[in-house]
This record gives sequence, structure tokens and C-alpha cells, in this order.
Amino acid sequence: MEEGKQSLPNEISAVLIRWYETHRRELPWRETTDPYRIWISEIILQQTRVAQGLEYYLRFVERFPDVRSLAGAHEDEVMKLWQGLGYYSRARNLHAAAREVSGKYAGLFPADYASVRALKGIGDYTAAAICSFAFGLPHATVDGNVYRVLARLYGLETPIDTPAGKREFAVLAGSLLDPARAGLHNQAMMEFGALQCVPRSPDCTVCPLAGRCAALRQGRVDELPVKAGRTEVKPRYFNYLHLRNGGRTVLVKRTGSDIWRNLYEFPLLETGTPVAFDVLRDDPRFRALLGGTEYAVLHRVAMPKHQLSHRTIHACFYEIEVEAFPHPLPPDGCVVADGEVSDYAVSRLTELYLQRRG
DNA sequence: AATACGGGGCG
DNA sequence: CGCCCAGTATT
Repeated sequence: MEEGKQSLPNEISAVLIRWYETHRRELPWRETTDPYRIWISEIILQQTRVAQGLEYYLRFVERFPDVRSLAGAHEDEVMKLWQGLGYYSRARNLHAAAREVSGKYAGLFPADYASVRALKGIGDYTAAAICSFAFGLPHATVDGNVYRVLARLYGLETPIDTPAGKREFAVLAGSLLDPARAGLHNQAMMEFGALQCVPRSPDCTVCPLAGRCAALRQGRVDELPVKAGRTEVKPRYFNYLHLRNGGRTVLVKRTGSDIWRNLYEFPLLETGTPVAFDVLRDDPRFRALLGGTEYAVLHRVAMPKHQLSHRTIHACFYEIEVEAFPHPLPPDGCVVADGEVSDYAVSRLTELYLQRRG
């Protein structure tokens, strides 16, 4: 295609793509156009750094190389593979979506934006990523990197974490997209944010967009992007009962709409404040579990504060030898041999406790 | 429009 | 200790 006169090509896109060609990292999900693998990588990388997600990705696609293998798995195995990554609804939704693709689309990943966007766990960002990377469809990805690059480049003070802000940035990102090279453009924009236009102390002296950057011109690089504000971090108090009898223990599957859904843990007594054992002992829930048996507390392990994004968990584990396990067991509870506890997906907190005991 | 949902890394 | 990370779903 010759342009006798510049038909106003997207210069920003061109600069980003040129920068990308020499600075891009070699990453396994960039070696393929298989929508399945791209999908897996995008879900894993949601709110997750490349360095943290890489090993999970490799293990995941090795164990589940295609949609059908994932669809055919038991959810507990998917959760186990996800253990430690956080945001566990990603794993549940991935599994559910795999079953939907397997059934509704005969195992063939849908190739249009609306169908992809409709799958569980796939929002605007991930749908655009899959469609542009795998199918070359002209949809702009807007992730944390893109917000940062655009807020700085255009000096935008609109908070990025409000619906209005998201709309504004999505429109802008779409207007910058080079539709003929959507996938390349999106990769370039995000990689640029990840490596060059970094959150703290970017080196603007080597930035190819320095001459066009409003934030740099105004000395406001470190003030952008703007976020509306953070929600309060509230404390929770978890008292776990690690019951033991004859080389076995009791695990309970977490259900309901709370953290760590579908992960396993020891029977839990959550309290509104920190409580000593002699108070716990009189709790009706404790009596329901151990009221009918002799027991002896072997150890008490107070864990360091466990910090989540919006919760601080103060946890204490009581290792208790019991004469008999509770009957009936708590809902969703099961008796497990000590050696098989590691087969179950558990929270990082419980994993840390198990490691500490040795 | 807010809030919930994990865990790790970095200054 | 606060902020950020290839966000999405629920309320």
C-alpha cells in the first residue's frame, strides 16, 4: 500500500509497534494463535504478574492441552492446579467455560467477539485479547498497562476505576487501534506499559513517546493514572480446628459467596474478635463439633497476619487429638488420611500452616 | 456505583 | 506499609 501523502496513519501505534519489535519478551503464549492457549494465559494473567503466572501456565497447558481435556477434568483437580494463584473464581469459571465450549461449540473455540465475551470469566479485556491475538479481530485491549500509558500520554485525570473512566479510556484505546494489526498493536501497547511506562519511576529519557507525552511535559508522570480510592481493609478472625485421630483428619470444602470458595480447609470457627481457646471452647459451634468426645489440644499455632487485598486475616490453628470425629461431619466435610491432605486445594494460609508444622 | 475476590513483589 | 499487577462478577 503506497501513500503518496500521509493519510494520517496512527503514528502512536506505529511507534509502539516499532518499539515492541525490539523490546518484546519471549513468552510461550506469544508463540501460538491457538485461542485455547491464549485464553488460558489471559485468565492466568488477570491481576497477576507474568513472573508469577508463567509456571502456572506451563503446568496448566501441559496437564490440559486442549478444551476437551479441561472440560473432562474434575473441578477439584483444576482448583489444585490453581492453588496459590489467588482469585479462584478464575479457575471455576475457566472450567465451566471449557465445558460450555465443549458442549455448545463441539470443542471448537468460538471465533467472534460476542460469543467469546459471553463465556464465563471473560470480560471486555479478555475477549478483546483473545479475539485480537487469535483471530486478528479489531478490538482494543484495555488493561492496567493501557490505562497508565494513555493517562500519561494524554494527561488524563479521569479516575480509571469508575464506569465513566473505563468508558472514556476504552473509546480512546479503540481510536488508537490499528485495525489491520490489532493483535500486534495490543501486544505492543501492553508490553510498552509493562516494560517502559512502568508505574513507578519510569525512565522517560529513553521513551520513544517522550516528545508526545502530556504528563512528561507537565511533570505529572508520577501522578497518573488517577484512581478514585481504595476500599477499607477489614479484619477477620479465623480459628481453625485441625482435628486428628488415627492418622486422619477432617477437611471441609468452603462453599457460599466468600473468599476461597471451593477450596478445602480445617473446620473453621470465625469470630468477630480475637478469642482465647477457653472462650472458643464454649462456642456452640465448637460444642457441636467436639461436644460428644474427649479431646486434647496438642498445639496452638498463631499465624502472622495474612494480608489479602481487602481483608486482614488473623488466624489461629489448634491441633487437637480427638477420641472420635464429629458425627455428623460438618456440611461438605470429609475425613482424609494425613498423607492425602496435600491432594486437596487449600488457601495459601492453610498451606503455610501445613508447611510450618512440617 | 461500589464492593468482593488472592497472592506476590517492590520501593 | 501501600500500591500495582494482561480483570470479572456480584450487589
